Amino acid sequence: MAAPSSSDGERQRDKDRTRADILDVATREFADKGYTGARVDEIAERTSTTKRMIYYYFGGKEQLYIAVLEKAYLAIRSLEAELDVEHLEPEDAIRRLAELTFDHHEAHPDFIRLVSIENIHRAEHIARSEVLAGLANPALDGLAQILERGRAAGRFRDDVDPLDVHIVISSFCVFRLANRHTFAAIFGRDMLDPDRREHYRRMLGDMLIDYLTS
Amino acid sequence: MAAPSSSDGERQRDKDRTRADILDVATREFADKGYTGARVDEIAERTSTTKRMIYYYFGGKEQLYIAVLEKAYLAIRSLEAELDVEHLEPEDAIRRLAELTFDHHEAHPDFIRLVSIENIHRAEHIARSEVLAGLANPALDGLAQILERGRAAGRFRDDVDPLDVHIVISSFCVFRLANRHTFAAIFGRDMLDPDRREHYRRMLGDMLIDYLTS
DNA sequence: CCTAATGTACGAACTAGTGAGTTCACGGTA
DNA sequence: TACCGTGAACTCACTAGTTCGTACATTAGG
Repeated sequence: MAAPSSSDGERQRDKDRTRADILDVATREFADKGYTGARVDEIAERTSTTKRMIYYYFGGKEQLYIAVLEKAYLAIRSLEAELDVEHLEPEDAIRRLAELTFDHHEAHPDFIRLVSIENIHRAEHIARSEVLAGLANPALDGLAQILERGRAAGRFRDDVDPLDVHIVISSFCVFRLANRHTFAAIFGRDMLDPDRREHYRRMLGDMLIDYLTS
Repeated sequence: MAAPSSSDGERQRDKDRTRADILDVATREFADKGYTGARVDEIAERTSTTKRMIYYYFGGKEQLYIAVLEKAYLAIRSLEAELDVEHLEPEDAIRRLAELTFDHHEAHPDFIRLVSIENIHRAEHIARSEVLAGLANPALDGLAQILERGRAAGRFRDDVDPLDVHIVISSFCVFRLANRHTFAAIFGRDMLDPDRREHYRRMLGDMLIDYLTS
């Protein structure tokens, strides 16, 4: 069903498999070394195929990088889309949303690195991608509803919009990963230390609730 | 007093001036393109001297980059050292500290970019720098005192340490600059829009106080 | 005139990208 | 069923252009 030409899963010539293989290796290489630091030859070598195939399927280094970005962003978006907090009290819903971001970022350091790298390049590649340029965030609608319910119940302040809350959540969760190394080098504390994980996870939720209900 | 060999300011051969010139140009180039993306020839060209001098004074690309990092970090540290909040109420002192960081980061986007870049490289260059490896943060001591005063007065919660507060402040202020481009590309909002600046500045202070006094 | 400082030209290694040819699966056809 | 044409998938070797770093010559200043 899935495979185009029946048989088993070890075909020698398999368009989808080759593309996916390249994309996987490229994701790691770009996240590891940055766009400029990544080497096409290096990607090719770690692939089960050759450099020529990268150009055959993706066109070039930049298009490959954009494909990597697209896959990474679409993955997190589909995960957010599964968020279901309508049955929760506004406070709990906010906490759940924050924890989802907290957990996801911690589980996907490569995504965070790609975002950092893309910001160094002033998001020029995202702008060049048709699929990413205007990609809406499904979690944002859910967040808007939560805030609305909280406000309606007279429990949440009314001068905060969904994007502001998103900034607070993201900034905390992203910083913990993105700036982990300089922070550890300067302050000697590993923000990803498992012993402090719960502290930070609860701290973010507390902070949001304290602010929203003040 | 300042100039080592009296005379006027336009000597042909001036060790300090040449070094400072190179360092300035290099800071912009590295912050702009990243370590791997930066080009030694490009730096040399924008300097009033030649590439040979870069190698003569700094030794190589990496050492030049480390020198850039050292200068950038020392600059912010000396600024933090000027912070004087002992005469303020704990709440106001926290706000003042947060606003200092908020303002400084906004005024020094190159520093934020260098930090992002250095994190992509897992802080390996900071680790290699003797001056940066164990650089203490003077603002942290001040922050510890503020928290202590707040706790003593029974107004601040007691399960937060100075570094935690620093993380909250930094994450918000850094995110606003570091992730400005992908955020704008995806959500269509410029976090540096002057019209929203005061909102965010106050929001950070409110958030900290609400959390600390909850 | 001696040394620190500076300019010029060059080279070895690397790097993205390509030209040209090969293999394989498959459907039509004699 | 044996053969063949076809195009997609793939391999290999190569090139044009960079990029860091340096050997060597030169100049300014004390």
